[in-house]
Amino acid sequence: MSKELEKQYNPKNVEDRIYKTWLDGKYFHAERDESKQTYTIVIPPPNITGQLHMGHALDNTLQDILIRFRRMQGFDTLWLPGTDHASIATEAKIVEAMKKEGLTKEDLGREKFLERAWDWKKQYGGRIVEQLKKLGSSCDWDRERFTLDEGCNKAVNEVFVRLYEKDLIYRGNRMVNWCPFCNTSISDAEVEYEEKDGNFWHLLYTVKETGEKLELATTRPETMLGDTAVAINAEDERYKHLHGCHVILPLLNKEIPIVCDEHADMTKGTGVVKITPAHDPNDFEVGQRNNLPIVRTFTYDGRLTGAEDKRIADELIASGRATENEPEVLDCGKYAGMTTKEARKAILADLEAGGYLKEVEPRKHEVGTCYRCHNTIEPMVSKQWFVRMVPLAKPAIEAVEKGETKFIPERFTKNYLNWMNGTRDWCISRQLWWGHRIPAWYCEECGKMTVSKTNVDTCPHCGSKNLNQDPDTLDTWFSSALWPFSTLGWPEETADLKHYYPTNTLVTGYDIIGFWVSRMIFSALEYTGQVPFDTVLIHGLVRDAQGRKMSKSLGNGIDPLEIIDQYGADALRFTLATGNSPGNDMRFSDEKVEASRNFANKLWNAARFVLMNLDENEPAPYVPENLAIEDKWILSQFNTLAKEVTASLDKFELGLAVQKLYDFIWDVLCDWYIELCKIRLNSEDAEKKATCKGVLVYVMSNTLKLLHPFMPFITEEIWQTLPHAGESIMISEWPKFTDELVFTDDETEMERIMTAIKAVRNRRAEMNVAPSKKAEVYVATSYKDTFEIGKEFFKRLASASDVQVADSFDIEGSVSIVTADATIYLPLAQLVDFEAEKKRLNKELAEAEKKLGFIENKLNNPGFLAKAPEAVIAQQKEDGAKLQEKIALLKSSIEKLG
RNA sequence: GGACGAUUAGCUCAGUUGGUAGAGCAUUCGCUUGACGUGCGAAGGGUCAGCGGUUCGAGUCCGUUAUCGUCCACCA
Repeated sequence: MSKELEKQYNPKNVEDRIYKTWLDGKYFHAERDESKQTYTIVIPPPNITGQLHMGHALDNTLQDILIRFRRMQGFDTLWLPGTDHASIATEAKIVEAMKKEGLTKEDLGREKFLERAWDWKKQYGGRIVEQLKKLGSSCDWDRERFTLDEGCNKAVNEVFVRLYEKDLIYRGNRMVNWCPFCNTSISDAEVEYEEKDGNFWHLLYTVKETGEKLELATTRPETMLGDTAVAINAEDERYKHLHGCHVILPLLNKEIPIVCDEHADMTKGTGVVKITPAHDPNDFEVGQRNNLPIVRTFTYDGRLTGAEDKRIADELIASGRATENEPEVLDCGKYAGMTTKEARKAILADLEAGGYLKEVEPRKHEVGTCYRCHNTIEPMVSKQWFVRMVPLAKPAIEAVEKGETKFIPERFTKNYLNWMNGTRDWCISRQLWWGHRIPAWYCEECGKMTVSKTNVDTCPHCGSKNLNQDPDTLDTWFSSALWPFSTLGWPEETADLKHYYPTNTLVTGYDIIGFWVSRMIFSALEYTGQVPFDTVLIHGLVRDAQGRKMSKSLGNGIDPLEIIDQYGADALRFTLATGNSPGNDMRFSDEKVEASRNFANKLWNAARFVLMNLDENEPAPYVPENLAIEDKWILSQFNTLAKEVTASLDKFELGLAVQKLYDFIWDVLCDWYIELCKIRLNSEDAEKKATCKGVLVYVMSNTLKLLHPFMPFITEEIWQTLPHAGESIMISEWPKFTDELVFTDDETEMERIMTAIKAVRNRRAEMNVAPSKKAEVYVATSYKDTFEIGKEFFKRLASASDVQVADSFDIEGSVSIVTADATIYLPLAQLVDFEAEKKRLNKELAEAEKKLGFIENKLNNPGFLAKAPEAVIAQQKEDGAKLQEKIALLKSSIEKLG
C-alpha cells in the first residue's frame, strides 16, 4: 500500500491547503495565448458591503464550473473578479456608523467623508473576496477590479462625456423617484411596489364660474397644495359646460384652471382628476401638455416647504439661471415643516372642517417604495441627469433579436425585450458622495456648464476660475454597465481587451436583467460596437427549505460559510449544482447538503479502495489485449459518460451533467465495477490483477476530471494521491470520447449477466434468504459463453456457492427465475411454497404478455411502421423479441411446476 | 391590467430533438459483505393538475380552465 487515506473525507484538512497550491501554481492566472481560443467570464461584482450569501454561492459555483471546464478543455480562460462600490448601500453604512459618533455627513464634509469611505472599503471590501475563495472560485485574482478604481473611473468619465456630446445624456427638471430617507433620487428600476392599505379621499372643489361643486378623488391629499389644475376629458358629456372654467383650490383659495386632457379617464371615479405637476408623474405630463405651472410643496427630506425654501427658489428664478421646468416653491404656511404624513392629517382635518371632504373610501393600492430602505417614494420634480434611452435601446433590442446574445433559458429573452422596450429615460444622478462624481462643472461667473473627462479649473466660456463641480454622483449601475469592458482596460486598446473581449458567458439571476444585463448590452454596443457576451446564463433564487425567499428581516438566511464549515465547499457546490435547472428557483435544505456530503464520502472511499490495492512501483497502464468483459464494460460506460457530461456542459445543463456523474460514480463504478474488481484483486493472477488496477486507475482518475469542475477540492486531493502526470487536476486534460473505448457487444453481454444477478438478488430478498446462506445457481441459457464468464460474478454478487451453466436443466422443486436471456434455478426447495411460486410466475407472465401486447399493437399499426424512425422500430422489435423469449421461458417454468 | 413560471412517488425536485416515467430524502424488509453504516442488497409508492386538440404515439407540442408564485404596469 503506497498511500493511505483517512476512512472519512474531512474537507477541513483539504480545502485551504489545496486552494493555496492552486494560487501558488498560478493556475487561475490567465496568460494571453494567441494560439488558443478564449473563454471569458466577468464576475457580477458583489457589493463591498456584502457578506457572501447563498445567491452569491450559487452564482459563483456556476461560473467556476464553467471556467474550470473550459480551462481543462484547453481554452485560454479568464474569470475576471471584482467588487462594486454600491454607492447607496455603502454610504448608508458609513452614515450609520458616523451616527454612533454623533456625526453627520455635513459635519465631516465631502473630503473627510470620502476618506472614511475608502478606509471602510479597505477594511471590509476584501471580506467578500476572501469568502469567494472559500468556495473554491478560480478567479484570476491578479486582475481583480473595483468599480471605483482609477481605470473604471476613467471609463465612466469617457462614457459620460461621449454620451453628453451625442446628446444622449442631458440634465433637466424631470419627474424622479425621490427617497426622502436616503435623500436621493433613484431610478425607476429601483422602485419596488408594495400593496398597502390606503383610502380614496373624495374632495369637493368649487367651480368659480358656476358655483357647483366638482367631486374628485385622490390617494394623496397632502399634495393638494401643489395642485395647479384639475383635468377632465374633453369628450366627457358631464363636464362639457365647464371647458375654460376654473376651480377654487380649497385651503389656499387659489384659482386654478380646469383643463381638458386625455389623462382624465371618464370611466374612473367621477372623471375629474386633480393635477399636481410637481409631485405626480402623470400630472407632470399633463402639466407639460397644458403648460401648467409646477409648484413644489415638499422638501427633499420629505417635509412641506416653507418661507425659506420659497426664498431660495425665488432667488434662483430671479437670477435667470433657472432651467426649463424649474418648479416654483410654495410657502405652505401653517403646514410648513410638517412631514408628509403629518401634513396629510392636518390637511384632511382642515378640508373636513371646511366641508370639502365628501367621503373616505378605503382601498388597497400599490405604493412605490425605495428598494433599499423600503420607505415610501415621493415623486418629485427635480433637476437631475438622464440617459436618453430610446436611441440606445434600439440596437440593444436588435442584437438580442438577432441572437448575438442568447439567454438561457430562452424565455428570459422576452423578459429582457419587455424591459428594453418599455424603458424610460434613466435618471443617473444621485445625491450621494460615495461614487463616480459627475464630470460637469458650473461657472459661477457666466453660469455656463462644462462637461469634461479631465478636471476643469478655468471656464472655457468666460475664463473664470470660479467653478464648482456638480456635487452629485452617478448611479452605481452606471459603472456596472461598463464592467465587461472597463475591467479589461477600455477605453484604452489594451492587449487584454483585444484578446478577451467580447466575453462569453454572463451568469446572473433573473432579478437583475433590467438593472444590469440590459444596461451592459446597450452600453457595450454603444462604446465597443459589440455585444458584451454571447450567452447570459440565468439562474433562479435560492430559497429556504419552506420555499421562502431568504432575507435578513425573516432571519431565514443560511450562511454558506457555515455550510462550508460543516460539510465542505464541495458538498455545498454539489448541492447548488444538482437538481437545479436554469432559471428556476431552488430550495436549500440541510438534507440536500448531507446527501452531497455523503456522495463526497462515497467517492473518497472508492479512492481509498483503489489506493489500498496499489503498491509502491505501480502503476502500469492496462494492456488493451488483456481487458476482461467488466473492464470493457466500465470503459465503454465511462466513455459514454465523458461524451454526455461534455455535451451537457456545452449546453449549460449543469444539473444534468452532475446527475450523470452521480449516477455513474455511485451506481456503476462503486456498486458494480469495484465489487467485480475484488474478484481479480483477491486472486493470485498477477496479469489479471495488473489489468484490473490499470483500469481502476484509468477510470478513477478520468472520472475525477469530469467531476472536478463541480467538486474541485476532493477531486484534486484524490487525484494527487493517484498515479498521475502533471501538477494539478485543474490544468489536466478534459477526457474526450474516443472510438477506442467503444465496446458495445461487451456491454450487452455484461447487461445480461447483471440482469440475471439482480433477478437472483430480488428473489432471494423476497424469500428472505439471508445473504450468508449461499446456494447453488443453475443457469439455463443460450448465451452459455457469457454466463460461463459471469460465474464468478454470481458467486460474488448473488450469494452463489457454485454456478452451473447449460442449455437446460431438469431440476425438480427449485425456485426458477426468468429473465429474457436465461432461466435460473435456485435449489431452495425447503423454502418454497410451490403454490405461491406458481402464482408469482403467472403474475409475471401476465405482465409480460400485457407489455408484449402493447408492443405488438404498435408493430401492427401501419401508421407507426410508416412514420416512426427506424431506430425506434428496431428497438420495439428487439424488446418484443426479448419479451417473447421471456414468455416462453416463463411458460415452461410454470409447466415444470405442474 | 399585462407577461412569465410552477403544478410529476409521502416530501424536495430532475426529465432539451415527442417512443406509456427517474433520483435524493422518507417508509418497509434484510445485511458485522475486508473501500465506505455518511454504507450494502431489496421492496412498496405515480390515470405526470383538469379538459380539449395535433400526432401512428404526448409528462414532453398547441389551446383552454383551475390553484400557487414571480416580474412588469402612471390608474386619480
